[in-house]
Amino acid sequence: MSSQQNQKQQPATAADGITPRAQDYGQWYLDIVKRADLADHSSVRGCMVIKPHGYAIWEKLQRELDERFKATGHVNAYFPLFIPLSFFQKEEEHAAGFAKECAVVTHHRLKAVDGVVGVDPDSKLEEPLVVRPTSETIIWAQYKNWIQSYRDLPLLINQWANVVRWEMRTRLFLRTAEFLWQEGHTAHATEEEAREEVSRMLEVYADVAENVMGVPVVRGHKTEGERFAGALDTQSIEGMMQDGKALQMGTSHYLGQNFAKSADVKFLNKDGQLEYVHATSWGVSTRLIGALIMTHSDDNGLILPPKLAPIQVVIVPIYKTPEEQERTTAEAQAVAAELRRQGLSVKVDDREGMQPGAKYYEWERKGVPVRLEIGPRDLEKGSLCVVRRFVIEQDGESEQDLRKRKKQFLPRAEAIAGMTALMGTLQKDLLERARIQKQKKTRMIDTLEEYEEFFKGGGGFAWVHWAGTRDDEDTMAKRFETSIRCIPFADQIPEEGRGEGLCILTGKPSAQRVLMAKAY
RNA sequence: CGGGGCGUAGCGCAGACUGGUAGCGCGUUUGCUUGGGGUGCAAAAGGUCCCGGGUUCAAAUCCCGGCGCCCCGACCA
Repeated sequence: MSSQQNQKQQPATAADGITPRAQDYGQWYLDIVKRADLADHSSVRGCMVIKPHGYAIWEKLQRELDERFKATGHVNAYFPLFIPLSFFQKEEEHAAGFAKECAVVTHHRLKAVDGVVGVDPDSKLEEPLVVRPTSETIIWAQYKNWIQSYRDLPLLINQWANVVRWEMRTRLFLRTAEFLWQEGHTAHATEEEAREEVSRMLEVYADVAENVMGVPVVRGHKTEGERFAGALDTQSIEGMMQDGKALQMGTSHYLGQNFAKSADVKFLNKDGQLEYVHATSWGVSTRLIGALIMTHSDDNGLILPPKLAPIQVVIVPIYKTPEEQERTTAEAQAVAAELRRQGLSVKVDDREGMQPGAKYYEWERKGVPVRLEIGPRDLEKGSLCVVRRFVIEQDGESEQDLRKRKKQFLPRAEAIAGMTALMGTLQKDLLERARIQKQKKTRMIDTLEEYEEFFKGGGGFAWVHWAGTRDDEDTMAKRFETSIRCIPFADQIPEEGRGEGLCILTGKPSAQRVLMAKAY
C-alpha cells in the first residue's frame, strides 16, 4: 500500500501522484490504474476491485465483443463455477497445464467452535471441486448430451464469466488471481470448419483491438511451447506496449478432437457413421484494459479511445459571479443536450467550489477524450473552447506546443456539429499514434550482435528468421529474456522482412521471420 | 517458495532507536474568499495505532507469536 515513496519527491504538476514513464514504467502503470480510479487492490491477495470507471470501460468492451459474437452466429450461456476434479482429470495435457494454479473447494460448511467460525471438518466433500481456471472440461461434459447428430452442429456458444488462476505473482488487470473474461466454446463436424472458426474469432479480436481499442496487433500462431494446454493450434493477437514489451491480448484455439474424446462427444454424420466432433475455444479478458492503459496513456493519466470512454465529452463552465455561473452552466447544459442528441455521452462538471483547473486535471487523469470550456467570453462570442486529450506528438515538440495544439476555439455551431466527427478523428489518431510508437520500436534483425544491442537498448519487436528447436528457444530466453511471441500469418510480416532467410541462431534455412520480444 | 517493504483518521505519511495526553499533509463538513490550468483564510468532525500474548505504575513505541497486503525474483494463460 505504501510503496510510493517516490510520490513525496514529485513536484506538484499535472501528473501529481503519477510516476513518469521514463522513470519507472511499472510504477507508472500502477499509478495510472489508481489515479484514474480504475481499480483497487483488495484485501485478498492477488485480487482486485474493479471500480466503476474501470468497470464502465469493461462494459463497453463487452458490448463491442458481444455484438460481434452474435453477428457471427454465437449465443451466450452460463456454466458452473465449480468443476468436479474427475472432469478435470479426463484431459491429461489440459489438467497438467493448469494443475499448478487451481483453487480447490474441499468443504461445504462452516461451524462455530468456541465462538470462532471455522471450516467444519465434518463437511468434507466426497469429490473436491476445482474453481474453473477455464471451462472446457465442464462444458464438454454437457455438450455430450447436446450433440448427437450432424444437425446439432455447429454448436456455437459463448459465456461471460469470472475465472480463477492462482498466479504466484499478480498485477492489476494484467494478471490477477480472479479475472473477468469471455470464453467461446464451439463444436464442429469437420476440422476445416473448426479451423475456420478459430481464424474467424481471432479476426474478431483483432478488429476490436485495432478499431475499438486503437491497439495495432500482430496475428499469428503460438509455438508449441506456448500453446494452450490441450490445443493443437493456438492463435493469438500480440500488442506492443509503450515500453516495447509484447502483451498477448487474445487467443483462439483449435482443440482438435481431444476434448471430444475425453468427454466422449460423438455425432452421427450424414453417412450414418459416428465421429468425434472438432472443438475450438477462444477468449479475451479484463487484461485488455491493461493493454489499453499501457498502449495509449501518458504521464498525465489515462487516455481512452472515444469508443470505450464512459464519458466522451466533459463540459466545464467557467464563471466569477453567480450570474455568470448561472449563464455558463445553462449554456453547458444546452450544449450537452445537443451533443447527447448525437448519441455522445456527455458530462457537465458543475461542481461548486472547485476551480476549473482542478477539474481539467481530474478529467485528464481519467482519460476523457474531449473537454469543452465554456466561459463568459464564449457566451459573448458564441464560441466554444474545445480541448483534445491528446494529439499525435511530433518529434522534438515542447510540452507547451503540444498543449497549444490540443486547444481550439470554434464557433459554437461548428464545434457541436463537428463533435461526432472529432470523435472519429480521435479514434483514428489513437490507432495511428500507437502504430507510430510500435513502428519506432520494430526492427528486422539478422545477427545476434544486433539483436543483443536492440534488446539492451529500448527493445521492442524483433522480426528474425528462425529455424530453431524448443531448446534453441530456451537458449534465446536465457540469453536475452526474449521469446517467440508468435509465428505470424504471412501478411503480418512487414514487407521488407518477407521471404526466406537464415535462422538468427542456428544459421539454418528459414521460410519466414517470427516475432521475438520480451513479454508480459 | 526466496529476498525486500509496509500495516497509525477516508487517502498519503510522521511518531518507535530514547515508553508518559494521538500528530502532520491532502480530503471531508461549515462560512467567507477565489474562479479561462490545482485560490486563500478560519473553524469543525474524524482513531480497535493489524491481531494475540508478555514486560512495565504506564506500550503505537520494548519482547515473543501470529495475520495480511505490496514490490522484486522463480512460476505461468
